Amino acid sequence: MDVVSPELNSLLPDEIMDTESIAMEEELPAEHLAPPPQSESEPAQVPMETEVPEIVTLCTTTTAMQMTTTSSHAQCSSISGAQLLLAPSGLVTGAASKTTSSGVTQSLSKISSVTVPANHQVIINKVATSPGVDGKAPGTVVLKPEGQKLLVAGLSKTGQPIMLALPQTWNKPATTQGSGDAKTQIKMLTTVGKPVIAVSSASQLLSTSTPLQAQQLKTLQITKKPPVSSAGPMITKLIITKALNNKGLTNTASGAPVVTGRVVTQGTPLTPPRNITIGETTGTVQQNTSGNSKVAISPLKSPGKLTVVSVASQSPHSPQKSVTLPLNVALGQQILAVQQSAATSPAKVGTSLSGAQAAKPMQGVTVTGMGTSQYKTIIPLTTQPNVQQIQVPGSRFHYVRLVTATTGSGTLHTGASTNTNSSIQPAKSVMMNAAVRMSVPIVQAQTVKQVVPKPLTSATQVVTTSQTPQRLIMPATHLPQLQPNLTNLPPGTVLTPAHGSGNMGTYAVLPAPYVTQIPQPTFVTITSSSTYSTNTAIQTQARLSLNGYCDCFANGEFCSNCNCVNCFNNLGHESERLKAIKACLDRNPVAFKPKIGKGKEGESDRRHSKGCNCKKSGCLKNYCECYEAKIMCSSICKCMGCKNFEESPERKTLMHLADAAEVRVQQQTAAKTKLSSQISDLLTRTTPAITSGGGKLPYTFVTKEVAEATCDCLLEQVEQAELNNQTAATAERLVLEEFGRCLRRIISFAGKAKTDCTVNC
DNA sequence: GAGTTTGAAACT
DNA sequence: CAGTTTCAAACTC
Repeated sequence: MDVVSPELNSLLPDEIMDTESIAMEEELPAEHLAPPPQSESEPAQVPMETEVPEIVTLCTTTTAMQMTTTSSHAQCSSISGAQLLLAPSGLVTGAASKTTSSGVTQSLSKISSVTVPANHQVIINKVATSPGVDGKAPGTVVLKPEGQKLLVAGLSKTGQPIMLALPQTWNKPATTQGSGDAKTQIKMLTTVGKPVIAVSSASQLLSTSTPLQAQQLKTLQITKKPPVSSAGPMITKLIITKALNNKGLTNTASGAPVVTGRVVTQGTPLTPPRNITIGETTGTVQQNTSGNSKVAISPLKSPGKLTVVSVASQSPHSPQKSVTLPLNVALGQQILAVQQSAATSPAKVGTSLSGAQAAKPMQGVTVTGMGTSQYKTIIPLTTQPNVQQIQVPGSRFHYVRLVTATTGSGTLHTGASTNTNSSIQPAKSVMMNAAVRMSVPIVQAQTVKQVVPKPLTSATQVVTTSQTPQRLIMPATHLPQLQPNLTNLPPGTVLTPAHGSGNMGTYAVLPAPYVTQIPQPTFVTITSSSTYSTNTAIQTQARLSLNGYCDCFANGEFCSNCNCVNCFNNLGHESERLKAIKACLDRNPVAFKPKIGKGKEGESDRRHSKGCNCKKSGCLKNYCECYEAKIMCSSICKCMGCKNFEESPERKTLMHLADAAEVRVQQQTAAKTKLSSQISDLLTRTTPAITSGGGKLPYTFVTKEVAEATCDCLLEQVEQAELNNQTAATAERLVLEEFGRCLRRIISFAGKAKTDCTVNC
């Protein structure tokens, strides 16, 4: 089953890595709020990390500032609960001092000049070296964050400066919840008539709005849009899964993690998406020490392929990100962000929100990335717990995972069902609600893969098979380093808490057709990755197909119908596969990037990223990757005796020959098409109109055999014309002449037959 | 289709 | 980083 309609797959870029996503440039409704971005510096631009749209809502208030605790998030590091503070410049000092962050005041005071953002858009550039107006975005202000303090300044239409600060210490435990607060809403109030700023890291709009807030609500969208990105439709792909153990869906009263987010409806009239922030707390674990999984998902050039890879990696010292990403509103996607806690720490989540929304069983985890904007957010829908959304920044693809519960213990989340057959129904409903475009029906997942990150003695990974023809593809992008906890959790993995009690939710990725590689009905028990590390035999086997020689692996795909022997590039060996991916990336960080990319200025548009190294082929055979890609060798090529350059006579000769061959093929095709049409036209004449001597012929003479013989004669003329290097017009004339001769012979034989028939009959 | 050639990637 | 090995695709017959 293809999970993506052909028209969507047609949108897949040829360049594997050149993914695009949509920046939320239009003003969003005031009620849509998103967590603020982090201010840590980003690594080098990775195509998959193209965009992280971030939305901040500004509104006009009076002079008061309020802080409202929306959820508890004790596990978060200093940034998981990072909040964005917006304040008019005139109130910066006083307002910031009212917050709990002294850094805000200090940071804000360092902004000396502010350019008026006429469109009220402020771009937070994490790597900007100097404040200034972005030439490509007039009216925007790019300010350099200091450390993790994110400062954005701008002027409102009324001339009132707007200051944004992202202090590092905003995630102080909330006083309203016992477990601490990582999502504190701060409402900045200004004087009447001045811009009102309301910022919430929890993507929530304060319900305690003052009357003045309602008067002048303005939305400020902070968008980080890389120059390479271009707008494009967000594509939603489906991941259908079935979770064996749905402890993550169990009730929250027993200590299971709960979803603490709430739905914030966006104001898009047609397909209003929801933005749900879900948090799970652990209370004590710092994320930057436990290793957050990062999932790189990238669409590949192959249509119909789904890329879902969970990998983890961050540098230990990298600041954590926790951002709820707005997706394309046009598709009505539901947006959720789940903040991941330490895998081993069950926790409860406290919230000040309404209980119906606050205490939701958690089904997914957020695998947030540190040190890079590349991460995946697996989103459990609060209304449909068996639907998860995976957000991939920088990707136009929006993954929706359908998880069916099979053996859920305890009380399932509302809408979920222990019945396997029925559990998928809510997912369908949600998909319809989410306006996910699909061209294929959703079938129930038959595969469940569960990975329990427990000690080896007690934990197993159970893999069953599925015939759902989804195709899982590994990342074609830079993958971060694997982390110890979630590193070895492959796509299609159902995560459960380390100790089985408070689980962090489960998520699963339904295998692609590759699961057919796993014998059915087979339950493959896989121990944790550490087991593989000691199993040299398996490792040796894994090398056979994960050594990078396999094109499937090199292209970031699972092996399918290739000739791999002892293939480990499948869902049955995801641990090894992920290790191999990591190894490849360690050797070559751009191993999964397309080799053909854009060249420098002044060079051709396309060039080989590394350059070829040909020695004998002269770069004029398909051995040469440049020639194979139909591009000329560039200055970075290290080839010897290269003839693949612009003025090369050999290359020109080859090009001419290739063109001639192509023309010849086209002519042959056209001739065959024309003949087929003519013959078909003749054959459709049921009654022979051919006459001999004025009388009707006794029966049809243009039989199938006659037609085939005629075609052979005509094709012979075409071949002769080609051999004689005659022009197409000449060939056509010869064909027509031959056709005339054939017709005369047919008529002649028909007349004879009539005469014979008259005599004999 | 078998054997050879070739160059990329892995390996040392 | 350079030389060698391994591998699979391209190519030839």
